[in-house]
Amino acid sequence: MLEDFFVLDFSYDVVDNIPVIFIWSIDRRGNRVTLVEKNFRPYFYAVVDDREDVSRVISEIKKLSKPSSPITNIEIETDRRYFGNPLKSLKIETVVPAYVRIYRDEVSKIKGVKNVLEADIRFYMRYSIDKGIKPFYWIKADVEEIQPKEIFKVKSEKLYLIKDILEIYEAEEPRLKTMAFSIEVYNKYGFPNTRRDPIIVIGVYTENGYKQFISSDYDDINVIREFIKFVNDFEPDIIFGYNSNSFDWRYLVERAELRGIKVAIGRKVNSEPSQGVYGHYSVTGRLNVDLAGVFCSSRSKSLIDLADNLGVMPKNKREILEWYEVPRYWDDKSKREILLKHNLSNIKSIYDIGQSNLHYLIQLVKVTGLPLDQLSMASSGHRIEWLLVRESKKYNEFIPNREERRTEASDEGIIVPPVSGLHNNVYMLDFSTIYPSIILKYNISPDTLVRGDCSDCWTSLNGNYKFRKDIKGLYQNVLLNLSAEIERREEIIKTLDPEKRRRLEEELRALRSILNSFYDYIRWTNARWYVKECAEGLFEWGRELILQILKIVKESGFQVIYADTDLMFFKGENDPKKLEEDIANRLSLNLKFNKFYTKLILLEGKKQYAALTKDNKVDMVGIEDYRNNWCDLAKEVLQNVVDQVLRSDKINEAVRYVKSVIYSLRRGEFKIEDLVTWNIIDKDIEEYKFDLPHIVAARKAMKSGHLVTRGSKIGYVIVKGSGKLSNRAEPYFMVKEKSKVDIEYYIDKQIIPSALKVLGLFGVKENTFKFGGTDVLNFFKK
DNA sequence: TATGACCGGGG
DNA sequence: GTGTACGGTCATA
Repeated sequence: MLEDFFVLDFSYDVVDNIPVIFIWSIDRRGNRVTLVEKNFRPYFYAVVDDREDVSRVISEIKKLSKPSSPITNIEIETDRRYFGNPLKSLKIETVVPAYVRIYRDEVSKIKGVKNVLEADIRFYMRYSIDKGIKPFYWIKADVEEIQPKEIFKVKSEKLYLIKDILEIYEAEEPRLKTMAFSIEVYNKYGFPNTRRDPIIVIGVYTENGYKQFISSDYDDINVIREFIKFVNDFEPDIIFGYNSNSFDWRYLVERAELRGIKVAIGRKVNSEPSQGVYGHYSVTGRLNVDLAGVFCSSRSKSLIDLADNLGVMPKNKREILEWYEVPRYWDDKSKREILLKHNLSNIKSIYDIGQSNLHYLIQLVKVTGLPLDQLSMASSGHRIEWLLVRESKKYNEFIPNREERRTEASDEGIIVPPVSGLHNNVYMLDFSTIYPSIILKYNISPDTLVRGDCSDCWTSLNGNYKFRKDIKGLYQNVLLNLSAEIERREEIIKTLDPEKRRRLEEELRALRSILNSFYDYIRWTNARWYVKECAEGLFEWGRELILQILKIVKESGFQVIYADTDLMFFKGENDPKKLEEDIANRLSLNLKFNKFYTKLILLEGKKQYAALTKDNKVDMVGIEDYRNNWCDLAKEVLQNVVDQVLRSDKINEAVRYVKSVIYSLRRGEFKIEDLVTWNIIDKDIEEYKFDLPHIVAARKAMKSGHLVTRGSKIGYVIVKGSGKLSNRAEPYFMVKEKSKVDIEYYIDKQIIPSALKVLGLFGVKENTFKFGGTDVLNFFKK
């Protein structure tokens, strides 16, 4: 019978030595159903040297065949290309996906085999690519209902065997059931350890509001059971979390295991969340989305900051508990209400962030073809790579292997070095939008690159880089498709009332983010399609264009205070609209000044700045990275110094603030928890050869009978005394008197350096804080 | 100067 | 699961 299905996700199992692909779907009536494909087989390619006797290579490959997964077919292929060049290859098919790796290694050792390709594409992705099925698309298929066998047992009502796929099309998606969750853990001895610390609350948030499962004091077995039951009853398609891939799921599964229960929440009977690619957890048949991966892929952000930035939940409207207050608010039953409010703030903001970005995520999935759970953890480079994988299929291009390439140190980038210091009324120009047009104009692509002579090529100024004119490159095709999708939506959006625009705006945001991060892919050295000349050519042309823009900006009376390959800052009193027009007229470039900052602190390094937006929000870039191994107080000092300089403009006030922090420390007015440094014990403790501070602290904790295991995260403070610093590290919870803490260490090594990161730009010196010097005042007299 | 170990955010 | 992120900084040789 013919039916339509909306595709959510794929997975596979090996049943009776045969691979079976599951397509987790929703039918036209909104039922969750599962499609089963039994006729697809794994394969890979061996590239054969032209001078070799192919039949000999084939017979040698045949000899490798093993009964547990025989080599079922070998075909000679001559029309497939590798970086644009035709290659002779053998397509080698087997039965069990895991044997692809085994055969790949053996085949690559055969004489005459130059290379082995496409052996590292996950089986169900291979299926989805070959059949052209993308998640969040609809398929029309000829299917036959089958009864669930033991191994096929799924919780959905119906199971269909695929006989034929007739059509794959885009249409309105069914209503997706979404849910957010977050767990709270009793963390009396620092970062929670699954062997010791119970889960005390699990909060879930859905369209029906919230529910909290609360432990009976210190036993979490029923909390976990109630959560499992809730998920199975609610049957979410999407589960949102925040850092759930690195914390919540692992903690839940491990706690459950300790108590002998399974977190069986997948759509397949008895399936637990399990770790998959890109460090994500997969829940069979459901899309597990870690929003931290979506919004903070390179720079980490707290949920509080993210929700505030996205306008989902302002900081002052939420309940905030510091991590060390959690056990106190649990032990004291009269305070538990506040702990629950804290959890509610978390799950509500996770849910709202997810909901308000659902179409953004759906669009990213539709473009890249990555299932949502994987997409949420994949970097922008990986997203583009999967788009290319699908696109290359259309052109008979091989998917290149992943290769480890060392990033070469380069002086690439800086065009105008940063004029460090404080600036007023600054425009920012994001150059990421100029690169797609350069790639298109010069047809830059791995398959159009010409290394020798070329009579009909786009050639860079210095003649180093040449790209063919006669064919359309892979990249050009991809970018043209993306641009067309963008333009189509831009046309429609004009005709809609504001409230109906939201969905299209989200889709546009997704499409533009892919388009504008394409240049980042080209220079990503570990990319499958990385070609040095493409990266260098692009940035040579880019640099040329940026220099032209720079010239116009300067001629228009603006001062450029920083420019590199990604962005430019400039300031001045003249009319920016006029400048936009000038650039448009003279360079045929439609550039928008993305941001206007009323205040900008520019540091000396590459892409390091803090700025105040028109609506009085602080943007910090490249500065927070400094927080590795810094205590909370040092981070807070940096944040406050930036805030004061930006908002009040008065360096002296920021200096006074830092001094007040130092005085408070010396007077003993501080919390030990604010001075804690955190480190993970990644090895068995005996394996450490050196006395690193966190290892010494861990040994002390163990000696006092505290649980420390591989993977534990140790929080320590430095106490007074003599000798090596590491020997003065103590687990923070073992330091009972504040007077024991070596305050001068924190002042010298954490607070002052943190403050000087920014204040140093204004002539403030270490001595200013140490001896109350007057060099700041002198600086301003100049 | 190169190499390897470690970090984030979650509590 | 045809697997094990990323991009950066710091310590040590």
